This record gives sequence, structure tokens and C-alpha cells, in this order.
Amino acid sequence: MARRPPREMMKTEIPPAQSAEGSQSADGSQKAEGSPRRTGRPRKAPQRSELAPREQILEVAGRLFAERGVVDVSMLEIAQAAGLRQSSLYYWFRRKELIVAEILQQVNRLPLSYARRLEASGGAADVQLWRFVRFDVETVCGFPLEITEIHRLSERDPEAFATYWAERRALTEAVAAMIGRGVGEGTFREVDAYLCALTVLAQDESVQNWYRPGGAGRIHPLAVSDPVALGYRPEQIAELVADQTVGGLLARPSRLAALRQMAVAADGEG
Amino acid sequence: MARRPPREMMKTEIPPAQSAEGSQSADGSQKAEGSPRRTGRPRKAPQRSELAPREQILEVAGRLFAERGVVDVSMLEIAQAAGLRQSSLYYWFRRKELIVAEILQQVNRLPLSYARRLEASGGAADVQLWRFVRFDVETVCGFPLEITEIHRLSERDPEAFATYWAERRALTEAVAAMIGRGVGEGTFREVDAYLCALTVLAQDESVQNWYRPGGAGRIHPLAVSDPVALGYRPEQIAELVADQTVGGLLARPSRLAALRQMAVAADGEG
DNA sequence: ATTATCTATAGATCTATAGATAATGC
DNA sequence: ATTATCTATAGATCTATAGATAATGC
Repeated sequence: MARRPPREMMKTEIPPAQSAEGSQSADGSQKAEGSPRRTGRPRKAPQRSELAPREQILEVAGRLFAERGVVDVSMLEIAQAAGLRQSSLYYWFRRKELIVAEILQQVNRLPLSYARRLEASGGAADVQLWRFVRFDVETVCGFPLEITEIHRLSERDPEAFATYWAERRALTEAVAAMIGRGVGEGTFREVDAYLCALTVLAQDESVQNWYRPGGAGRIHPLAVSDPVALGYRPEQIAELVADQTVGGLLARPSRLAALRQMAVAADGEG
Repeated sequence: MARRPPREMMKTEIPPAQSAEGSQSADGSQKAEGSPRRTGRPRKAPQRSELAPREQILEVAGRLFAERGVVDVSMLEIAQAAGLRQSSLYYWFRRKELIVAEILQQVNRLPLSYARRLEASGGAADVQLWRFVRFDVETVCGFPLEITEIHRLSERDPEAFATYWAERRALTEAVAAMIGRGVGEGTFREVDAYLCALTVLAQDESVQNWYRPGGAGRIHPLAVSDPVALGYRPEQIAELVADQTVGGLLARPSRLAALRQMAVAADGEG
């Protein structure tokens, strides 16, 4: 399935804003605006959703991607699920990658802003890392896209995913800083902070390979057939991974229990 | 890209043996047999490889898959790279999944047989796990297919990958047994052995997400742009992950240094 | 006039088969 | 006769554009 260059270089028509930012209200809320007056030719299929078309497309695309993976979902299917004809979808998104890239925004931004908040709030590096890993695993578990598939996709369309990689690098550096601080404080073993940050983030994502909360959609055959994995809630998995990750870094592992308590206690405040 | 059922149910023609086992000599070597007498209509493209057609296809397919991912490589490209016309490829493999499944055999078998050898040779569970993780990471790093892509692929064609999943389950259970033993011996924390085995294997595989030895082909943008990650050799990465994994499980982390020494010493014997 | 849809369609692939053919093996 | 190729081709998609059209907004 090699890419094929577009037949014509560019449409003259002006596309709608390709970013969701513009359509969100100032407080970042999801645009409640009752029944939005709709201009334009009416759809053939009855409008079921209250969402604006753009948001609706992102929502159904996310659901389809979660169920079957990005490469397996065609623009036709997304259009149909959104109640549009195939070509109408191109009015909103010229390529599938642009849909993916937009959904993808959250997956780095949430953990990154959490990491920044942790940094600002102070406290021991090991406690911070434990909290971060737990948060990151929960975020990834609840995310509709499989991160490793994105990584593969993004190689074919670096431009569409440039923002993703920039944010991803910022996240890696934030985690590396946290680990470096722990090494400085003497709670962590002497490790290469940046390299270690790569492994930490990769491990958080790798949870997607064997655990999907809810049980709907695509599930790893091992997890499916095994009640053990399915019996856990995302929070438990997240804490397990946090224990494992931070535990592997501690200079004195006996600290794990105390550190865990401090992390849980800190939840109440921040 | 939804699957499409074959137009006709079955060809009457008898396909060649669909397993590579038969074509290997008893000692498992790669079939040296000088210049194999070839029957059949000659190829248009000159024969470059000395390998039997089947092995040649597997070899070039592996290389292409490693460079661009399985979904992005078409049967046409594999055929061309092997010096065949597209349709001739179907004489050897009726579907791409069957090529993938065959390449895939090694990835579980090597670590599984290593785990069995460790088990037979005896020794402390924590030392065994450290050696296992190192071996597994090295295997995965050198492997042409990205495991997570396989997991996604296998959901669409469970039949073709049934063997893979059976072996994968056996591997998980072997690792779980090792971890369970460590818990019993008191060297590991009280963890759920099976769940922990899932995370251990997932983490080994997740190394593929940020590290590819050799630098050729597809590389994670973070690793590419960062000399830190590229400066390491696979063995170093493997030991780093082993430290991290086993370190996270130890009841007394101070044991890590001693355990590491024992593991390295054991290499000389086994 | 603007906006958001629709219908129609040209390419571009890719898959998987049928059937012919050119070697070797016996 | 058997084997391993070849040529040719029918479907099956999927992408991305052009151009028409049916609403609202002013």
C-alpha cells in the first residue's frame, strides 16, 4: 500500500479551519451551544448527534480506530459512521492522517501538563515519578489510538505528525529531568536519565499491548482468554506499572512502600 | 481496508508444502546444497540468490517488513524483490499473512527454548529472569517484524496466527513460573506472577518502539534525532532493561549487583 | 453570498485466479 | 509428468477531485 501522490496539486477552494482550537470556547469546554444553526445543504442521513460536524467526525473516527486500528478504517467508513457521504468528509479533513493527528493531540498534552504541575508542586522526585507513571498509564489505557501504530504511521507523513513528535520530545525531556533529579537526590540508582525516560514511556505504552479496559473492541488474545488480566481495573494496572517502574530505579527498594503512601496522600492536595 | 472474501473458494491445484520445516536439513542448517537443480519454467529476472525460492521470499519479505512495516508492503513488492512476477508469489504463499506467520515462528521459539534451558540448568529465579530478559530483548531487537504490528494483524486472521499465540502463551507461562518461583524463594516482592509476566514481555517488546540496532530502515524519530539512544549497542540496552525489570521485582534491591554478577558468570557455563 | 452537503467519477492500487508455457525428471 | 514460472485479467477497494445543489445569512 505505497502512497500515491495526489493527482492534482491543490484545490482552489479554501478549506475550513483545520484545527479544533478555533471551534472551542475560551474555557476549553466542548462547545455546548444548544442546537447550532446549520447552514449548507442538509444531509441525506438524519442528524443524530448534537455535536458540530467536525467534533462528530473526530468522535466516530476515534471509536472506529479504537476498535479496528487506524490502517483498517477507510475514509468511507468514517463518513458513513458520521452520517456523511464519503466525499463530504474531505470538506473537513483532506487526509485520514489529519484526523489521526488531531485525536492524537491529547495523548502527550495530558501527561505533559501533569508533569509540569508535579514539577511546580515540588516534592521528592521518586514520589513524582510514581504519580506520573500512574497518570500516564491511565491516560494511555483510555486512549483510542494504539501508540505504536501511530509511530509507524507517522513515519509516512512526518509533516502531519510534526507537532506530535515535538510534544513527545518535550514529554521525554520532562521525564528525564524528573529521573535526573532523583539520581541527584540519591533515591535513584545511577542511570542515564534520558535513556531511562525512553524506556519508562515505552513501558507505559506497552500496557496497551496486553490490556484494554472495558473489554470491548480489540483485545490481545492473551488478555481475552485470561480472566486474570481482565479482572483488573485500569487504576490497579497503573499502580502496578508504577511500582514496577519506580521500584526498578530505587537505590534502596525498601523505600517503595513509604513512597507509595506519600504519592497516594499527595493526591488529596493536588 | 476491510478484508475481502476470495472470489473463488479454492483452487484445485495442490499447493507446495506450506511449512519451511520440510525444506531444512536435519541439523537445522540453512540448506547448503550447492546449486539446487531447478525444475519449472525459468524466471525472467536472473537468479541472483543461491537460496531456494521459498527461503528467498522469506528473506526479502523480512527485509521489506523491517524497513516499512507489514501493512505497507504489497505482494507485488515482495515478488519483485525476490525476482518473481507478482502472481508467481502465490504459488508459494497464498496470502501475505502466511509469509508473516512463518517469519514469526522464531520470535517466540528462541526465548521459549532459552527459558526451558534456564529452567533445566537450575539456579536462583532472579538470576534466571535477568538472563531471560536480556536474551529476550536481544532477540526482539534483532527481529525484523514489529511485534505490536503483528498483534494487530493477527486479530484479523486468527487462524494464520494460531500457532504464534499458542507459543506466546507458553512463553508467558514459562516466565510466570520463573517469577512465581522467585516469589516463593523470597527474592521477589509479592506480585501476581502471571500479570507480571505480561508486563515483562510487553516491556521487552516495547524496546522496539524506540530502539532499532543498525540504524537502517525505520527508526523512531526520538531515537534518530538523539545520539544517546543510538550510541548504545543491543547488548547494553538488553542489560539495562534486565536491570530495570528485575530490579523492580526484588524484595531487597541491594541484591541487584550480586545477581548481575552471577548472571554474567553463568554465561560462561551454559 | 456563503456554507456544507450531494452525485459522479477518474485514477491508482492490490488481490487472487485461470490458463499457457518452458524447463527438468523418468 | 511434474514443477515453477509466466501473461493476462476480473474484481474490489479506496482516494481525492469536479461540479451541482439546497440550505441559511444578509
